[in-house]
Amino acid sequence: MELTKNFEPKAVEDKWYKHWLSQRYFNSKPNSRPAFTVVIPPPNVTGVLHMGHTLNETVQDILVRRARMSGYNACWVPGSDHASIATEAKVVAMLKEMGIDKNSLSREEFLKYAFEWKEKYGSIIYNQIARLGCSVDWDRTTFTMDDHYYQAVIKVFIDLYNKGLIYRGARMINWDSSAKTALSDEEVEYKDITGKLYHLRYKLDTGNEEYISIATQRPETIMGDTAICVNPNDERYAHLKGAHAFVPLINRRIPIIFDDYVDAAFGTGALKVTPAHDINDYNLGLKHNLEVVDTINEDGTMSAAAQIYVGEDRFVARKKIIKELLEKGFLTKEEEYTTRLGYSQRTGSVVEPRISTQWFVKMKELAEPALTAVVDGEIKIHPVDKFLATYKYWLENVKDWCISRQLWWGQQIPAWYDEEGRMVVAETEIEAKEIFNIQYSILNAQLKQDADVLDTWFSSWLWPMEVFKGITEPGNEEAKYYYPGSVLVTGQDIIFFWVARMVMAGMEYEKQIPFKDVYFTGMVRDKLGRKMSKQLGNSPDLLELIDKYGADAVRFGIMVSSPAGNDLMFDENSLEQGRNFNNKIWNALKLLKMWQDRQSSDVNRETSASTPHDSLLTTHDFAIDWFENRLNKVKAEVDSLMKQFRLSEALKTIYSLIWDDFCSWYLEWIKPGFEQPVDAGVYNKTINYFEELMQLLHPYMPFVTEEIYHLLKTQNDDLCVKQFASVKTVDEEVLVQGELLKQVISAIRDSRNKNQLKPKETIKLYIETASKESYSSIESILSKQVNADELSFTNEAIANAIIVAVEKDKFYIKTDKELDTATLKDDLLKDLLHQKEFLASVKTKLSNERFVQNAKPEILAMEQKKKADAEARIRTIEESLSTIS
RNA sequence: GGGAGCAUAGCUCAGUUGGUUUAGAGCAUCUGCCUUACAAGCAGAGGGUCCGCGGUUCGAACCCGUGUGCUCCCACCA
Repeated sequence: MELTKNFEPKAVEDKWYKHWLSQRYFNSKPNSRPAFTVVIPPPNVTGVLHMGHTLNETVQDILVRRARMSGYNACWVPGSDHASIATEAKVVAMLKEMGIDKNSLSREEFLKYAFEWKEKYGSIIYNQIARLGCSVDWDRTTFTMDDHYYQAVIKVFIDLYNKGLIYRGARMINWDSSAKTALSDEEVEYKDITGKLYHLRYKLDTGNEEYISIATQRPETIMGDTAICVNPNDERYAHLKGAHAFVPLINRRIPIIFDDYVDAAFGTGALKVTPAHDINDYNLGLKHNLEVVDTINEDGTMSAAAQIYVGEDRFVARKKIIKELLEKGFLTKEEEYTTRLGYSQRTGSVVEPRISTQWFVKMKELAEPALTAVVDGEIKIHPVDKFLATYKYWLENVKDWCISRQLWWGQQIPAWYDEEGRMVVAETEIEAKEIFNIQYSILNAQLKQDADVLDTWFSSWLWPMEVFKGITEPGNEEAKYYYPGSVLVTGQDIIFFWVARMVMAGMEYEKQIPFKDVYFTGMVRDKLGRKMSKQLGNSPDLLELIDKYGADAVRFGIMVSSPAGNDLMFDENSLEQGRNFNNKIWNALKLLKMWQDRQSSDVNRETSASTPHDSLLTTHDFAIDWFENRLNKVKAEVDSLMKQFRLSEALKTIYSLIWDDFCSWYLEWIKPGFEQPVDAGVYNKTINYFEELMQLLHPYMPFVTEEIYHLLKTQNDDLCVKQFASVKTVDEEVLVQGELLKQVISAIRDSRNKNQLKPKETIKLYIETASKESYSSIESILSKQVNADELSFTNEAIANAIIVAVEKDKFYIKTDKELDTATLKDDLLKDLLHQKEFLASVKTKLSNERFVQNAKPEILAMEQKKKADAEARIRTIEESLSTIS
């Protein structure tokens, strides 16, 4: 069989993904095996997957595949999120480009466009998930606006309303004037900006030319001023009790009020109070019973109530007002000022505090069980130290959740109003009428449904339940079997939006936690540490990366440098490393195939009898024994790392096992001479090891491993579902001997290098050791690996040889080449100095009485051994030095 | 303003209850190799005041205090 020079991922990926799907390996149905349930954090249908998703999906696939190979009935549910505001904003923008104004469309017409959008981007996302190799159960694909899901959301709304946990009220909310909707507190992102603080003087109503100065960042809101507030203890203003002032430009007469809230030291010590446009002012207004004048429309333009600049955008109006205030002598001072401004997470526009009637969820009651579940450790957070405090703090200080959005894309609020504004909550219009009849004795009332939809997160919080129809068909078989989920993998940025709320919903509706473990991945940044963003153009395209490096390499690259919860500096370099790893494995396969071919041709020629079978096996006994133990040791290590969710470390461990232990050491140790056949027993063992290595790596790199598994020999199963064998016990002594062997080989090779011996030049090796027998099983490997054509033991120093000391043994290298004795001597002297310093430090420790008294016995014994070893080593070096002239 | 996390080789990070640590890995660097699986490779090597200071301890990268520098979260100071 002819194998390509390098591993070629493309065809392989396609072939195996199709095969896995056709075998329905990823499909799950409840059965007698334990369930391993993972629900994907549904990506928004606003666009394509970015590197953050890639990391997330990869982590989930690793966990799910490993569970599937470890006796679990693994079920990974894929899906997507309708992402109300973000998607609606994109659809509106798309329509605008097509020359269509959203307002010219009916709700139904608009939703048709939105669903088209969802189909398009949803399928792009699903395709990306598939290309990455994710083993999701496609039959279970769920969208947060699917019919049953829609029903679930409505059902929960009505239920919480009936329980008194949802209410409607006029509050100061965060207003996104570009999307024209309310936002929850969590959807507001604050950024530091440098703005200006304007000092304005308001004329006092005293009949004289007296003024009071205030400081503001928002001069365009003065038309909404309904008071000026000063601190009651501020002597500067004490005389103004009961006084009034006039708002500049519009001359509204407003009172001077007194409240502790005002900081006398800030600005001028006087605050203009604009209850309609500032949350603090709003609270002051409530307290002092002030009028509320709303001067800004829902689209961010000045309203009729502003009297001037009506219809102009608030930021345009600001500039004009400043100019006018200056011209008319009201603006007395401008200063630079840094402040924090809120921006809409979804549209990026400046958030406007605004009073409006919205729907809210009371959070205190729901938060309590969610807090307990995590604090008591029923749900385990990884890494715990980093996020437990954050989670706790938020839940302990949780505020009511504004859930209504003035949009069309989402679940429409099931509240119905009659012409007089009377309201009932019901699933359908018919039910609403019935309730109206009961409550108000009105038959067949004319009802209108609330125009608003619900916050996206009000649907996502039901995700772990409703993907199994746990809300719409409570207690169904699947929900009982798959809920609670095993592990949730998500970004730390949505701990409040999503994670905490899923726990709340789970505790409320299933009386059970939604998942046992939460694994937080860090944020993916570029290699300069910047966030990935469209503006910077530093976010690579996933499919391009897969085309360039292969899906396995992408998965490797993103996992290899990705510790849990820490940000990951994404660098294509590591994908290259992944691609190289693919090749390394591929080439090991080629080597084995070569051996196989040679073997079969030998068998054909019936010359295998001439192979000194027994002696070969003895020669390779040690290599086989060693690798078998090494393999089992690493399998146990990987097990333990996976249990602790240390996925990156587990990958590195497997990588090193394959590259270093298997390829660099083991394969070289058993490699037959030039054009020699390999022993059949050794060959078969090696194939088995290779298989096990592929199995171990499979969750991380599914395609290359499945391909190689099938190329190694004819298989009647697939690696994808091959169950892990239990880990065998490890003979540590063999491993120790293996380490010694490696150490000796490296030391001699180093010495060869330093003495500029060419790889092809052979040496004669003499070993001076107290335990010859420990070399009997490894001497043939040793001589081959250091290219010695002769190996023998000696009891005395060999003259004119290079001397290498490892532990207590000495190795003499004889060569025809002229030796650079000066360098040899130098190296030995350096080593001697080092050993002496070390010995001194150990001696100091051992002569410390308190150390000897307090240290644990095994520590003490170790120090004694260190001392003995160092002393022996020093003797060896000194003897060696004496042989060099 | 409040809170959390981080600081270890040029870079990205490991380092598990303080003692097999004379602090490891990968990448990068340097040296030598076109050795017939692999130059996307092989064989080696160099590289660190474990952020500064103080303390606890027989013993500190690890525990405590403090300073500095980053990062993130929360919060209504015009």
